Formats: sequence, structure tokens, C-alpha cells
Amino acid sequence: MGAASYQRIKAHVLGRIADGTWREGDRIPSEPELARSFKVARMTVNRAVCELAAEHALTRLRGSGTFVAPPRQESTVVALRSIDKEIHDRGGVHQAEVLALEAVRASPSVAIELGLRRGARVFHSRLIHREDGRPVQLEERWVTPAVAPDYLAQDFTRLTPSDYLVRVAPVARVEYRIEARSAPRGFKRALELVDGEPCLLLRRRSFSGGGVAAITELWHPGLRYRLTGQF
Amino acid sequence: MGAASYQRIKAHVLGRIADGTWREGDRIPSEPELARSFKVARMTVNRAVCELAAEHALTRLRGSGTFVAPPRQESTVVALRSIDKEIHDRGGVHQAEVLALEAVRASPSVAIELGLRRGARVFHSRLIHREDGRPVQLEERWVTPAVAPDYLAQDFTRLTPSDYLVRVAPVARVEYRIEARSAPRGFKRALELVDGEPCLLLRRRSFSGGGVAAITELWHPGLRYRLTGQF
DNA sequence: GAGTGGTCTAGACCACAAT
DNA sequence: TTGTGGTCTAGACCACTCC
Repeated sequence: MGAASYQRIKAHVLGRIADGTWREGDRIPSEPELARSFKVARMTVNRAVCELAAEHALTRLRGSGTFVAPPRQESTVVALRSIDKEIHDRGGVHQAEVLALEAVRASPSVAIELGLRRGARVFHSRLIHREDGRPVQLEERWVTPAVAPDYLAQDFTRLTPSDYLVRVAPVARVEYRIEARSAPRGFKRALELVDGEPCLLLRRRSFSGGGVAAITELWHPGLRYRLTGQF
Repeated sequence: MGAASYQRIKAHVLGRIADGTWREGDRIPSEPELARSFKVARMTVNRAVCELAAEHALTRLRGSGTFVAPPRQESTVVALRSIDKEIHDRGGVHQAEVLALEAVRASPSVAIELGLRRGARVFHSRLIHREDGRPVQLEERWVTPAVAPDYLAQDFTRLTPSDYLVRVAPVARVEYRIEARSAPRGFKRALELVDGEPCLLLRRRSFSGGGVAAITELWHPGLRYRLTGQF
């Protein structure tokens, strides 16, 4: 009696799928059938099967039955976390240095991406994040003043801009992309790059309320930084 | 009476969290309390609250209560899909060319990562994937023969190695990492890289059954390929 | 009409936490 | 001891699909 009944039922179903007894698209036994064979109430089977459906292992069709869902589409996920927590979890010491914190006129491309007029006033920050003293991220950010009017008054060596923005402007949606890029000239020294070392660039647009709240570019030394994870 | 009761309860709880009535760490009403105020059975409340806990909106502690979970940790996710589907979804034409498909002796590093003896026989394949004729991915793969004995007999211009392996060896777990790298010498021509163009490298280890089934390296031209998504 | 899943009820017993 | 969540039961009614 180690596990709960619904857990045993889930394990059983997953086992049949894993060992090939039930294949993609196959119908599995109905709730009453499973209830009889496991000697439990139908509600217990229902819970097990509903959870498997929520986890995309099964597909349910009212009136028709429960089917083995198509395999998870080889779609792996990467979690992008905030840099200070990431470093801390690795056991390293995080340190931030503010290179710039200012109001500027938006360049045409920044203005377009923020959804503002050309030359509109925006806040700009540039930070270096270090792990045990070595730079691992150059963070460049453009912020719509309306969503964070006090942005320029913050001490970003204590609370990262990311965390600050999450507090003052709940993020509704994020668009991002991940690219390999050569570093712009000025970044080589700041990131202590070796010659020709590429950068891993994460670029994010965060939406808050109706519009774009901020654009963030995170530049990482290719030889010292990688995104990892598992699924 | 549009939605089910448990759905209305979920919406109510999420609403209280969204409007700030209940904040991170706050205790929300107990199951019996919610059952009374919604005039439903406790099991109905239980379902709603369990689902919210599974979705990480709440944390439950037996004996103590149910609490608003910490906010979603600014963790964005990236989906890594198979290249042919990705190209197809963009409206492009996918084409694969097999550069190598052979049995080789594992190099020391490959052997270690596959969990095999040094010099063990492994299958190796190298493909170029093109989108509308232009190379977008060089796929290099080392496969444990035991999990896919017929690997060398496949026609990978029709079914990608990824999709083939998913069929013959259900994947239990995947480890991956994403890096920016300079391209190895031989890859420049194959990927039609311009001088100094960095590569976005995805590296994966897939586990099937007890051991490592395959190691995959996906090399992408930095100027023509990016991972994108939203959350 | 028979079978399926979707939902709900009004109880119950348990493990655990706070007191 | 009281209150919490975790689980389970043996029914029920409904909407839907398939024949």
C-alpha cells in the first residue's frame, strides 16, 4: 500500500504506454472497466485519467473514449531564470555593476519595438553581472517610462532590474529569442571576451498592461555561459 | 451557469491573487470554508484547489493550509521542436541531405557521454537540413547501437533521425544545453557561413531505458537562425 | 439506447500540524 | 484536541457519440 490508488492507476497506464502495449491513438479501457479491474470507485479512476490527460499523456473524448495522446513532439523546454538566482543556485557569488542608468532618446528600432514615437524619451540601463568576479552577462535594457517612472532612482546592485520590473509592472506576456552573435566592439572588454569569441544573446520584449514595458538584451560570453536543462 | 463549479472556484481564487487581495504567502480559506461559501461539496473545492496547486498557483501543506505560491520566478520557456516541422510551420520547404551514415569507433568523449567503453562501436550520422535551399542546421548524432540496431539502414531524407529514434526508442529523459560557438573548420562550407559567423549550438543527450540512447549536436548559422517563443 | 466521459454529492477515514 | 489537506466511496445526473 505504498502509493495512493490513483497513483497506481496512473503508473499502470503510463507503463502500458511505455512498454508499447498501448500505442499512439489506441483506446484504453473505459473508466468503469478500469474501476472494476482495480477494484476502486469510478471517481478514483477518473482522477487518475484526468490528470494524465492534463499532462498530455492521454486525450479524452466525451462519448467516445480515452486515447493515447501523440508523443510529446520532441519539444524540450528551457527555463530562463534571473541571473542572480541562477548564479546563487550554482553556489557562486553574484555581483552587479551599473555601467549606465539614464534617460535617452529612443533610436528608431528601439522606438518601434517599444511601440513609442521616434525619439521618445526612454530609460536605458546597462549592467555587468559577475559570477565569482568574472563577467557572465551584459544586460542592456530599454524601459518605457510610463510603466516604471522611478526606474532611474533604483540601486540595481542590490535588486536586479528584472526583479524590480516584476514588482512594479506585472508582466502579462514575454516574447524572446535566443541567438548566437559576434559581440559589438564595446562589449569585448566589458565581458572579457577572447578574440573572435561569440556571444549567446537572449533578447526579450515584456508586455505589461496594453503595451511593451521593456526590451532586454542579455549578452553572454560563448565560452563561459550556456543554457542547460532537462525534460 | 456557464462554467463548472470547480472552474468558477478556480477563477475566483486566481482573481483574488491577480487583484492583490491575496498575496504571495497568504493563506487562503480552507476547503470547508470555500465549500460553504460556494455552496458545493468539499470534493468540488478540493478538485479546484488541487488543480491550482498542480499549476503552481498555490502551495498546499497538509495540516496547515493552502497558500499563494511565490510568483512564477521569471522563468520563461523555450520549446525546441524538430526542424522539419518548424520549417514547415513557417511555410518553408524542408530538405535533408545525408553527409554521413556509418558505424565508427567512439572517441573518448563520445564514449563517456554515451556510457560505453572507449572505442566501442557506435552509429554516427551527419545531415544538413535546408530551408528553401539554404542550410539552417547541421545535425551530428551518435547513437548507441543497442537502442536502434537498424539505424544505418534508414532513409533520413524522408524521416528525420529524431523522429525515427522517437519511434524505436521512447525517450525517458533529455538533457540539453544551448551555446554560442565558433564553427569547426569543416562546418563553414556545409552551413555556408560568412567569415567569423558564430553558430548557435544545441546539444542533447537522450536517455531511453537505462542508458544514454543518443547524443545530438545541432549547429545553426548565427545570422540565419534563432530560437524564439513567448510565455 | 447503450456506452462514454464530465461533473457533483455527502459522507468517510487517514496523516499531519498547531495548540 | 481541533483543524487542515489527501484520499476514497457509491451513488447520481448530464451531454455527448455511436449504432
